Formats: sequence, C-alpha cells, structure tokens
Amino acid sequence: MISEAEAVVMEVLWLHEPRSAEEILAEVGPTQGWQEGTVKSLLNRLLKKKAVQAARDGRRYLYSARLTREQYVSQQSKGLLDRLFGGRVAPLVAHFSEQRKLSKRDIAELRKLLEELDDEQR
Amino acid sequence: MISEAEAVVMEVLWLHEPRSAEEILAEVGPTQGWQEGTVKSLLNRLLKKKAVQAARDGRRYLYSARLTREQYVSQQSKGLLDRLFGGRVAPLVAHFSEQRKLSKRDIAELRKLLEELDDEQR
DNA sequence: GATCATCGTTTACGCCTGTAATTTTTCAGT
DNA sequence: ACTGAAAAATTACAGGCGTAAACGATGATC
Repeated sequence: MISEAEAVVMEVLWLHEPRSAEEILAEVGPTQGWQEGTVKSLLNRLLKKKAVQAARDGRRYLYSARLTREQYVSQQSKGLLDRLFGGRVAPLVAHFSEQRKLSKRDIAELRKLLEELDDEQR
Repeated sequence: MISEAEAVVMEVLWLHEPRSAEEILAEVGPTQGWQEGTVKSLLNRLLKKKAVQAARDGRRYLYSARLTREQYVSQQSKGLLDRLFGGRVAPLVAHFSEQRKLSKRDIAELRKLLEELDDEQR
C-alpha cells in the first residue's frame, strides 16, 4: 500500500504525466517543504511498489503512474467504508449530514445523482 | 493519531465500557490472533495518546474510551474527504455510484435522508 | 580523455507500528 | 513476612515512513 507522502507525489503525476523528478520537485517542493532527496526517495519507493514506472529520457527519467487515481481512490474509500460504516454508503452520508457537513451544493448534486439513478432504473 | 490495530481495541471499548484488559483480549484475541502482551501494549499506547483512560479495580485496571467513536469517525472521514474529494461529499457518493457500489438500500436511505433535509429546510 | 555538473541509487536515522517476550509490581494465601 | 500467581510496565525488534545526506554513474565540456 502506498503511504501519504507517496500519495502526494502520485497526485502530481495524475495531473500531468510523464514528468521528471525535477519537475515533480518543482511542483511539490514548495508546498510540502521537501528537498530533492526526499522526492527521489519517494519515487524509488513508488517504483519498488510498482505504483509508477520510469522511462529513460537522456540523462534522466520520466515518471508516470501505473496505479490509476481511480484504483487508489477506490481502495482508500472502500477501506474507510468497511472499517467505519459497515461497508455501506448511506451511513457515511448520514454521518456528514449529522455533522452539518453537507453543503447546499452537495445536497443539490446528491439529488441530481439520485434522479439519474432513477432514470437508469426504468 | 491512533493506528489501525489501536482502533480495533477502541471498537471493542466503544461497544461496552469499561472493560479489563482480559476482557478485551477475550473479545479481540480470537478474531485478530493477538496475544495478551499485544493487547496490553496497544492499551498502553492508547493511554499515552489519551485515547483511553484506566481506573484501578483491585489488581487490574478497567479501561474506557476518552476519544469518542464520533470523534474518531469524523477525523477519519474528513481526512479521506479532504485528501481525495476536495472536501466535498457529493463527489464521494458519485464515486461509489460509478463503481456500482450503491445498494438498493443505500439508495433508499439516501433518498429518505434528502427528504428529511428538505423538511428541515422549509 | 579528464573534469564537472547532474541525475539516480544507496545508505541513514529517528519515530511509528505490529507483535510480542521479559521484567516488575501487586495482591492473596500460608 | 514470604511465596506464588496474575496483572501491568518495560523492553525488544523488524519493517514502514518521513526526511534527507552521501555516494556513484553519466553525459557535456574543455
């Protein structure tokens, strides 16, 4: 499984691939306060975990994701759902509702989503 | 922050408090395959993290949660939401919908939930 | 071809985690 | 008070993580 710091690197790859280590550092260094060596280490760990791949480009490598964001999001989401909500979505949403964490926009979008499901249905 | 193994211990405390280490072991040992020392260690770490408290009861302690399940669930859920869905609930639900992970029951419950929100509204 | 700057690779290191074994403390009974 | 069982506290230890420094390879330059 991929760690949180590793996920930060993946996110920038998912935005735009392939990228060199230098480009990734430029993207992520300022926000995270990471040095070059840190990014290099994370990339190597991701390589070892087969979450990214590297293609030589002259003296450097260009990295791209092998793990898709969809796959990652699914793993993480299912993990949380299973651990905390008995694997069901409605209780999760109910939780946020009780917490008053549903925005107007969320509610509108959820409504539309349910309508669309309704349409598919019939 | 509390780890996954620690969360397993918390879950049994949340079901019924307070409990002795022995009772917790009885609950969790078989399912997790943990020895006595393992549970004791986890309890001590949870004490250090102030997630549980212990009250002497003769030669042993009775443990109870200080962190509530609500607090824990909120932290975890918000963490996932922020990291993966821009902090918004609707995209999370959309994700599960696309993944065909919404059960009939989920859909029915979500519908009811939205109706209730509607009622509060007016 | 030797040298320097650049990448990448290897090693480091302290903290957290999972999983105990070991040691110490504490009652209960003699 | 002394001993033994039971509980708790301390220590252990390997692997992962965050964060880099050190080392090595490689291509560009003189």
